[in-house]
Amino acid sequence: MSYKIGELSKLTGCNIETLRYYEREGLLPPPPRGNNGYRYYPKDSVSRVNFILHAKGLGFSLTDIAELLSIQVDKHSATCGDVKVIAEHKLATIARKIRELEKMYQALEKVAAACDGSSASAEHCSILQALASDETAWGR
Amino acid sequence: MSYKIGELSKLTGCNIETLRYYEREGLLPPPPRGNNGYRYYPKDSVSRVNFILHAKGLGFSLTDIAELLSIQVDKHSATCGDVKVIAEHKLATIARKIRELEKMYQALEKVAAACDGSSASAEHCSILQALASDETAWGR
DNA sequence: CTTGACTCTGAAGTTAGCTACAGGGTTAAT
DNA sequence: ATTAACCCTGTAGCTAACTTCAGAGTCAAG
Repeated sequence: MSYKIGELSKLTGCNIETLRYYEREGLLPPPPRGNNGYRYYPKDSVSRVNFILHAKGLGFSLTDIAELLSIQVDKHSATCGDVKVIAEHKLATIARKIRELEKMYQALEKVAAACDGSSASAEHCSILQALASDETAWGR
Repeated sequence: MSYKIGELSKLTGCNIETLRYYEREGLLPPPPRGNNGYRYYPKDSVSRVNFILHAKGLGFSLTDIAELLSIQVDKHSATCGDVKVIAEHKLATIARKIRELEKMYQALEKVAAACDGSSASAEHCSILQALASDETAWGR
């Protein structure tokens, strides 16, 4: 079984034109074509497209995403060391993003808390001030 | 003390033109001007700019960021409820991003591990396959 | 007091990432 | 066998987020 482009589009929420664009950009492997010239996508294309969409929302560029998707280890790979270098670099990037989001989360939580119950609070508070009161704040 | 635009640019790594652009777009409040017309930024502009740059790297649009920065609680605010609604919505977005990054991290860790020591491993592994073996994977 | 590095505004140009045609063939249900 | 809903390619257009440029004023070291 396989999906036509419109089906893949509906399953992923990704526009048809965008799917063809991703193929041109090398993010989606060119799927097999029928005699009619139609693209027939294997089922696992759904996860691949979803991965692309999620990664985009996390601030990765299409180039980054192509690199993430290119990371593969198999028994025939002669470039195991290279793969490991790339993977570890990406791991560090992801870890940094997680830490930054956690800082943002805590700061925003603090702002929201200032809003709670005690609206009599005389505190003036913004996400930036909440971050500033943290020794791990952004910038100086 | 205050910074001229070139100093702020160097301290943050943000291009001068981009700083003026952020001002036009309402992300940076218009700083006080000297008699010469120069912008003189207060010291805390550095954290504000850094916040913008970091948030951008985490997949927030400039519009999102403006909204994040607009979230403020103070004793004179008549819109405490509104602030709370926006803040909680952003908190949910951030929490979702953290979860997605953690999934990506674990999947990529798995790929990197397949590379370790036992290069005799017959496993073929990519970040997508590592995600697929997880019940919380992206897509189906 | 000049010269090189800085700043200003306003407008035009660029890049990434889509998105929308135009013009034509295919499929499937009535 | 018609017709609405698909699919194809190629090209052009769009938005967000910068970036560059032209033309002119300002500052600071020697």
